[in-house]
Amino acid sequence: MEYNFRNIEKKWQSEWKKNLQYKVATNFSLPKFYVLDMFPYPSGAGLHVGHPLGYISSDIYSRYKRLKGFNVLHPMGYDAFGLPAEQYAIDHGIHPEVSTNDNIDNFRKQLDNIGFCYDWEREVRTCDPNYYKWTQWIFLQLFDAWYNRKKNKAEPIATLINIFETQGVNNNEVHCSSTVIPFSKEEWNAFDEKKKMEILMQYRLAYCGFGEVNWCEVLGTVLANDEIINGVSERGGHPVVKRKLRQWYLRITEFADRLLDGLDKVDFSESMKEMQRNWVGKSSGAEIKFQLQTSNKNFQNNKLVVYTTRPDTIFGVDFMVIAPEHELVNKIVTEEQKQEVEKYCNTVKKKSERERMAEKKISGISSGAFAIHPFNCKKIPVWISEYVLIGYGTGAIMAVPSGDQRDFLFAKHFSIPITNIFGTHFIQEEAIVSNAIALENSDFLNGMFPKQAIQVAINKFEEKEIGRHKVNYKIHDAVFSRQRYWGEPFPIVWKDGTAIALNENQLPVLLPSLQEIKPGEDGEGPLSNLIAWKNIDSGIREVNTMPGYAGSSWYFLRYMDPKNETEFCNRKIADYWEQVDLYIGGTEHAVGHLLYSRMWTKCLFDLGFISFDEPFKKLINQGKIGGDSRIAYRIHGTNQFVSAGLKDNYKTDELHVDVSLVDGMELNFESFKKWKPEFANATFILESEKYFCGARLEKMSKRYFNVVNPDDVVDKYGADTFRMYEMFLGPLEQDKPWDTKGIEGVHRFLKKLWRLFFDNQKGKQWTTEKPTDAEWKVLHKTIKKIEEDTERFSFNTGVSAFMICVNELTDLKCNKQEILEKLLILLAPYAPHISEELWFALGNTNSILNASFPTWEEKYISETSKTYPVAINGKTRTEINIDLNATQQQVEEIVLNNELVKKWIEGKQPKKIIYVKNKMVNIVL
RNA sequence: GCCCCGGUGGUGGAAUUGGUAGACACGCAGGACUUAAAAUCCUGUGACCCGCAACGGUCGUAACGGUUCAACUCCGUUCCGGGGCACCA
Repeated sequence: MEYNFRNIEKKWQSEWKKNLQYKVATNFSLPKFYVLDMFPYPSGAGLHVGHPLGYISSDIYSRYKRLKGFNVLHPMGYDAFGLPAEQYAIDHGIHPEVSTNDNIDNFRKQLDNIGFCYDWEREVRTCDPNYYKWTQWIFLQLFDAWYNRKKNKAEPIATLINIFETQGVNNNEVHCSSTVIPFSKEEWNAFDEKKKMEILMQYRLAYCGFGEVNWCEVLGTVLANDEIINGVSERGGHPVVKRKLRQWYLRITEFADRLLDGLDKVDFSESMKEMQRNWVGKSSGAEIKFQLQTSNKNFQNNKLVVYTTRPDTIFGVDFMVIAPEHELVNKIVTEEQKQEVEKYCNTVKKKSERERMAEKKISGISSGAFAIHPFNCKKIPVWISEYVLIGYGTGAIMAVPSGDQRDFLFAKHFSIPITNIFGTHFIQEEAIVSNAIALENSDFLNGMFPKQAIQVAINKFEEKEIGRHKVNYKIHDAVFSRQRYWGEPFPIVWKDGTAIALNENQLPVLLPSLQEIKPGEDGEGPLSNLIAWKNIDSGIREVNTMPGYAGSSWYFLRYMDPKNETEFCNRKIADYWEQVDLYIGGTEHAVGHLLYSRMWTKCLFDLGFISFDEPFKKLINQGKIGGDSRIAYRIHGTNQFVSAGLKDNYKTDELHVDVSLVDGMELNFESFKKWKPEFANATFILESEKYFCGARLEKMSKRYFNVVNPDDVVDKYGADTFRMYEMFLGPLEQDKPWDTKGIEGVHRFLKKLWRLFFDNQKGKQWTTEKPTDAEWKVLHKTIKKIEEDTERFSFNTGVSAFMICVNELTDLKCNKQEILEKLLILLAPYAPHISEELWFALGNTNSILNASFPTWEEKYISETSKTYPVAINGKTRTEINIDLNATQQQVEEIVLNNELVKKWIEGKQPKKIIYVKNKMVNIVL
């Protein structure tokens, strides 16, 4: 009987499906474990071998936890709204819903092929009205909430209204929103409804406002900061410009500190935490007000407010720099400088985001105005330069050339005299950024180190009322609307310019079907073309849709209770499944998805809907699998190809060859000729009658013809081999190339395992004989190793432990049922199909999925003696078997009497003999 | 520029707490079985040196230096690769 993986895998996949083996019940009496994969965006390209890496590891872990007695939630779904489907619709005239569903079907087939244990009854699709009804519902909760800084939590807006009605607003610091002008309770009560709503809008966690947004003309929509890479759109690489537009926002800035603090409670990789910390970008310093002096007629005695993290360097200020977009530019620029300043500001504004970021040349222009130093009354020139960004801090800085490298270079470039506040440490060659150098030439700060001086300086500012301590963040409120069709509609209707939230019973607001998807007028989305849908009795519907991250910010909650029609998720059920214990996915979601879902979780927690405020307890980022491309060399200007070894003799062009046409490095040139018409008449210069390709590791991508489809691998070797091979490739979190060569080894291993049970000629091999000590030892050693490796996600060493086990059992000619049966349970998470087949062959009648993971016992593993490496002066010279209970003295005796040792110590007296039990012996001469 | 991760045979990688570097697998070489092939099995395989042989020696984990009886592992400096952040004041 041979190992016929095709039949076996098909058979068990349908059996498991038929018997609902993967159905998960919310069983409160069992300990729970929640394993989650980042759900995929169902792209038209389908899965390549890189995608399942994370899914396989989470699948193994889920199955392992189940064998360990946990009730394991391991669901899958689709992040199905998004730009590519809409773009595809525009290009090909196929409705996003149609292409999305096709793509999902295709994904599902590919996933099923690999034998995952997902409970598909819990599948969610973000584009399903039964799902996005609750996305809209959560949006309403955010709309109907504000951030209470005093209590440091989100609260229903009713509590804010209550504050307004009873106290009014006198201190914006406590109750958020810097733009609201203080009012008394009497004033509030006298405001009309529209005015009240306007004020409340400035507090809502989901709010509508005007602001500079990242507008992408080609995509016809705004983008969040995390959707822009190097100044162009993440999807498509299109240019992005700043534009002032009405948009919805999420007030994520209020959560900045909690998003930072929460990182200490979760188990994410250091680099992942670092990325999030960078994104939040918290810094501490001071805001300082400077008196201005200018001949400009528009000047209204405005003050210049700067933000600095080094207020201690106040006596080193030699000039000020404000951003070209700064509102003071026009008010302070002098007549003499006006023309030049305008010219400069215009050139800067014309540049795209990308060009400005790439700009490394120092540029700037003097405004002609001066600021007055608050302590020594020195006149400080005010400059305008693009190196100061309008979006950060106050858009203005105090420049300290002796203490900041950029300021230093700027001063040098424009020959601005530099004040030295670091004495002999500063030698006019570079700025002093160290915080271990005491200040000089700094009045009341002289002799102090920065840490102390910062505090003293801030106190002085506060005393003189010219500045204060200030914490700054890079993070901005997240744009939450898109001028697009394929997304969740907002449950908002506009009436007389006021946004009115729909009632819960009006949800879901269905996405209307649309014949042709095209942008509306004035940068509005396609929905604005649907006049009948837009205009309703109560007003005008919001025509924007929600961004891609809306649905993915809370999907992990919906899996817990996916069919609930009255709640987004039942509280009791959410209390049972709680946080995701293990989340596996790619690094590309480090700042976007993870920050948003962390924020949503905190909101839902604050508002009392769930009992935890961090969604993911542990996060693992699987590495990327790179493509191993094959290159052919065409002699320049001809249709003749030269084998890799000879290419240096010619002038050649490199062409990517489809990896399926190449065996190892050897090109099948007959198939190659048929591949594309232009190669039909190609000729070849061969080496030893073969054509060898070159190789290159790069991203797995269609355009390099290096994409390997898991379906093909599964077809050739089976899902079990595929699963184990992906794991065997290397550590989960590491990037690695896909190389099909090694897969044979894993496949051989499964065949070898099979032969422990069945002989090709003789058939059934196993016996019910009692195992020997040696056989028990092999088994228990393996149980221990597999348990340890699986627990620490070291699946590659786990696979090799199985190989060692099967090799040893083969050497021992062990076919004992007692041993083999236990081994199958260990293997079941890694290779479920073959394990189930052999499990039933042994006579079991209940699925191996419901077995219990065996426990290893010390007595089978423990040794009475060990073969110690014996080193002389640290170099291992021999091995001696010594009883484990031997004392230091006994060991010394044994070792010193050994012939080889005697030879090496040449009669010298050892200084010291180091003996570490169970490790080694070292003789120091 | 700053931060994080990494660098081990021809290849993927192992070494979990400082204790026999190179597990396991691929590849390669030789052999067995076979008329032959496939499949399977066995042996060898870091480099170098000595040798009839060895269960002989030297070197060896990017480079250099340090700590230690002992370093892939800890510390310092440098180089290289990958990722993130970035005129962020």
